[in-house]
Amino acid sequence: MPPTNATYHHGDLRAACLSSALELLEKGGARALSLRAVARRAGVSPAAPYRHYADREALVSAVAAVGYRELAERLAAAHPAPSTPEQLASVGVAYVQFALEQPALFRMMFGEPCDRDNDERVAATAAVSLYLREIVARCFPHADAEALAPAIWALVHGLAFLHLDGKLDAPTPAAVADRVTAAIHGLLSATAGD
Amino acid sequence: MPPTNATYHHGDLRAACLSSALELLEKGGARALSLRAVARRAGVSPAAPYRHYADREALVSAVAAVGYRELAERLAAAHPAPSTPEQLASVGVAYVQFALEQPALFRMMFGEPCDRDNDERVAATAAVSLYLREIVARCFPHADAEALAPAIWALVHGLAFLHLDGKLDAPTPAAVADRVTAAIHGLLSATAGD
DNA sequence: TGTACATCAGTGAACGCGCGTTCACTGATGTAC
DNA sequence: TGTACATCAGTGAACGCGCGTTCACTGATGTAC
Repeated sequence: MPPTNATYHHGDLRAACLSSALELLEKGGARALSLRAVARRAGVSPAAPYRHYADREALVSAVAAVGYRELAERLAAAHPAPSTPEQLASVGVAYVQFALEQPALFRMMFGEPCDRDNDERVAATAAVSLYLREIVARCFPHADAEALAPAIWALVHGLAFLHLDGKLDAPTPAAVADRVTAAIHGLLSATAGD
Repeated sequence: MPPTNATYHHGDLRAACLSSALELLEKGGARALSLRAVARRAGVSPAAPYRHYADREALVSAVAAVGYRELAERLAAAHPAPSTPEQLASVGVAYVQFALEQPALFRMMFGEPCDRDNDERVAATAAVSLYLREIVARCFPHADAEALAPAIWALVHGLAFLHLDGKLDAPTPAAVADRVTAAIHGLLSATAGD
């Protein structure tokens, strides 16, 4: 079913809505993400998206789920199976870079209240959480991963938000990477010897 | 100048707008914070707030600045001059509690792009940042506070956001406090011996 | 102490806007016979 | 292979809404003389 271009039927409006939404988000922030704007950008009437999304909230949740999946891919791409603090730090850098490259998406995923009833979204969150716990357990086999994983997640998550808001004064992406690496190593070096 | 109640002139509409805004924020989230709603809640015509705020953005920045000041007070109240990791952790707990008690305000302060040109807001942020650096330097005199302070801020900030989003599964405020304390101690205990 | 007047903080009506959502509809698609 | 028909994904007009902001205005306040 490739899009047949000049047809009455769109072909894959569901997916087109999603990518339009992501574009709008990065161009104009959360405020720019309206169902009407999505329809407009997909070249379709205002009512068309309602064939695929029950309401605005449903679209937002779908967008957030895409974000979680993208984030998971980025982390895996940074290092498929980190087992040293250095490798863990590189995953942390990837996390922060994702936030800086897609700020509006990241804020939408974490910066506003989310719909707990959306299964897709809940599952995507859980996947990220699980992944982090796994790699922490691999990097620090002697530590209590149950306790350490959330702490490391929080550290990286906090670095992402603070850099996003310009609170940590790192002007270039490279500087951000240095700062993130330093922060992770600084707090972890001792734990590694544990 | 106490409010003279049934007057044409309000008395202190500027402050009334601020507190109305804070109430709206906690009741209905960022979406509920409109100039018109603020005017309504202050019992005043839609145009009245424009005497005190140039536009919506100006009000939002003022609200955020109030948030920063409140946060600073909360941290100071937790411990006026922490000098041990335990005391530092209690400040961290206060930070997270502030976020959980005023979620919409916290998200507004950190969860959406902010106006860098608002002096009041910039100053308030800088104050929080400076305060954190000070107490980190006091708790870890032998460590490089320049490097450690941002890391600790990020850790606490990340804990706040993740708990806010229910990603860390701590059902009660007490459980949150325990988790936060454990996370901070877990990552810091080694640094303390440094 | 009393009065004229400038200043200032409000009013309330109006503007144009974009939004979410519903509705009866229509054109394309594909399936049953 | 051809045709009738059900299904489905769109259309486009309309609804009511709340918003930010402007405008000419008016009533209260306080100051100069």
